[in-house]
Amino acid sequence: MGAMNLFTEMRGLVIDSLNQMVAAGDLPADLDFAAVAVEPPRDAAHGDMATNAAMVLAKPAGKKPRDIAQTLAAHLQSDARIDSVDVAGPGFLNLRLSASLWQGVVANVLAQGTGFGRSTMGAGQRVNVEYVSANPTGPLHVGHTRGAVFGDALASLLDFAGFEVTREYYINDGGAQVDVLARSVYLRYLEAHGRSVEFADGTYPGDYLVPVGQALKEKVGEAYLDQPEEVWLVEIRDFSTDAMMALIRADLKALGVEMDRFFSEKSLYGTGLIEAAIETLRDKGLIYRGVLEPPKGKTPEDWEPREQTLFKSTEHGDDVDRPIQKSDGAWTYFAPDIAYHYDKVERGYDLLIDIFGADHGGYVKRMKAAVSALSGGRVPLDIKLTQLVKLWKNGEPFKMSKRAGNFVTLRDVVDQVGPGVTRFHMLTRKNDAPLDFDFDKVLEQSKENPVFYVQYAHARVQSVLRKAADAGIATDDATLKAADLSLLAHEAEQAVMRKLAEWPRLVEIAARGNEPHRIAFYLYDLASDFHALWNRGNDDASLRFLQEGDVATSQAKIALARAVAVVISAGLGILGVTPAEEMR
RNA sequence: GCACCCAUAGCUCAGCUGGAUAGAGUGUCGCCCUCCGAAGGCGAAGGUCGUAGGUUCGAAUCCUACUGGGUGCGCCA
Repeated sequence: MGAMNLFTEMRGLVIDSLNQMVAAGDLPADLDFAAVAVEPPRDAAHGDMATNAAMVLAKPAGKKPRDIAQTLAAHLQSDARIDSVDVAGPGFLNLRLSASLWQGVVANVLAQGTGFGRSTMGAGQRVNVEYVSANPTGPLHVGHTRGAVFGDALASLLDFAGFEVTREYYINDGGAQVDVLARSVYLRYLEAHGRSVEFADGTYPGDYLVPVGQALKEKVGEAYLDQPEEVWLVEIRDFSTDAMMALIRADLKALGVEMDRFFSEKSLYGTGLIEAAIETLRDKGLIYRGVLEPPKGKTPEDWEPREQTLFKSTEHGDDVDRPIQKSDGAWTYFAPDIAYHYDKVERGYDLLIDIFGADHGGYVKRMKAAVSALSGGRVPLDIKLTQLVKLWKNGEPFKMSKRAGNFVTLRDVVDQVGPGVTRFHMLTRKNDAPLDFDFDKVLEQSKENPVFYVQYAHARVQSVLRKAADAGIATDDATLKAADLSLLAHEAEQAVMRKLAEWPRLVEIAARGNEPHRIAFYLYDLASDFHALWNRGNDDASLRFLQEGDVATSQAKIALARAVAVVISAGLGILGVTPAEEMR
């Protein structure tokens, strides 16, 4: 069957040839071939694949690039998989592969199904992806939605690339904001008892707390009426955060996100875990008492120098040391975060990934410093920031929400356009680029809408399969795989096969950079090539997938279409989007 | 003041951890189709990749300095 990834297979051939050249004395021994790459050429006219081997080896080998290229070309030429080799430009080798190799890709896809393209690059490595981690004080809004989609797709991508992935949500239920939540719910509780209340600044006025107040009334009756805060705060806080987490879990479920683990900040308190994490840092000489300088150019009005317990994060790349205890001795928010990440390190992950909103960018260096210090540099932490989402509707900015008051919720979005459209569109930009989300455009049925265009390609394949079944043609994968794929000789068909062959390579590139948006762009390109082939069928009937009276040719062409659908399904699966059977 | 992110076609954006003549959609212009193989097709024009240096055989990509935009900057999370 051969390697799944044609590019790595061809790179292997190039390396073998280079080794033969070493053995023959054409190249010096002990050359490092790491920089040798086999890639798709920018221009298809150059061939199927190109290698830079001659250029990167010229200097270390002390030879001219074109001389190396000529000898290497002769070696490659003798391999049956290579149709032709030519030397171009400063020393590129352009390879043209035999048609059977591309046709084999189709058979490969059909044999492996949506497992085609799975990589082993992450084999044996455990990665923890932490995302969303919204405060448990209300429903998720659009910003959270982007983080949720990005984190979830990234987790799936890493899984596809062979990593063992944990999806995790850190619940900030230990800070002052959950006290505010409790007081807000208390007001709704009073309201449920017919009292008239006012929502002062520093409370959460959103309607979503009305049912929580009602539920609290049903649970405790009149017990908290006219009682001081000391009586009810702790209990209402627990009750309310539980209610909010139930709400958030339901929001995530509506989007199709399912976490492996929810980690409570509160669970760190009173257990010695924070103290243990800080002690670990203290043992490394990274904890001290000191006074921070005020930030230059932006001195707070009420600045007073105060002695605090500080983490020497500057020793691990941060700009200033960071306080872990307030002047009254209580932990800052950073301390439990350190403990939480310490816990992740102790759980033995090989790689940690955090997804933050862009407004938390200032937090990146200190978090990386903490993980670097806690793990002794063993565990890398990659932090991805998701930029703002700007909503549009009817051609103008949209920011109203029925339930939450001043922000648009995840539910507002998912209820209107569906989880699939939401997820795909959220990945049509790099994570660190701002994103426009237009409620009208994401539902538009045209080429300029990537969601539609990709789904349409999949639906067209399904349509072909249905029609083939009507015509009595067998289209199960086992039959298609055995079809005579040498009948797929047309350039437009070859183009689709070449694109399919890029899938395993693209998965690794996307996984290496933690960049799931590349999947979305690839799917658009693949769909585009498929649509182009389909359109050719309008003018040239011999390019249609169903050839009346010619079962063998039909099955070969259907095999290609089916392979496209399989790869689209695999890609959409990573993005968390269900492929469409038809476009109605 | 400092740190981080960003700057690519008129517009919205890709650009595969340094490769060849920098791509797509949209818009503009020209031709074709009005067919359920349907929600258009083909082609053209359009770029000093923010500016100026540097590293390299080779830079949109890496380094430095600027310009312009966003985010953040002790006892909020």
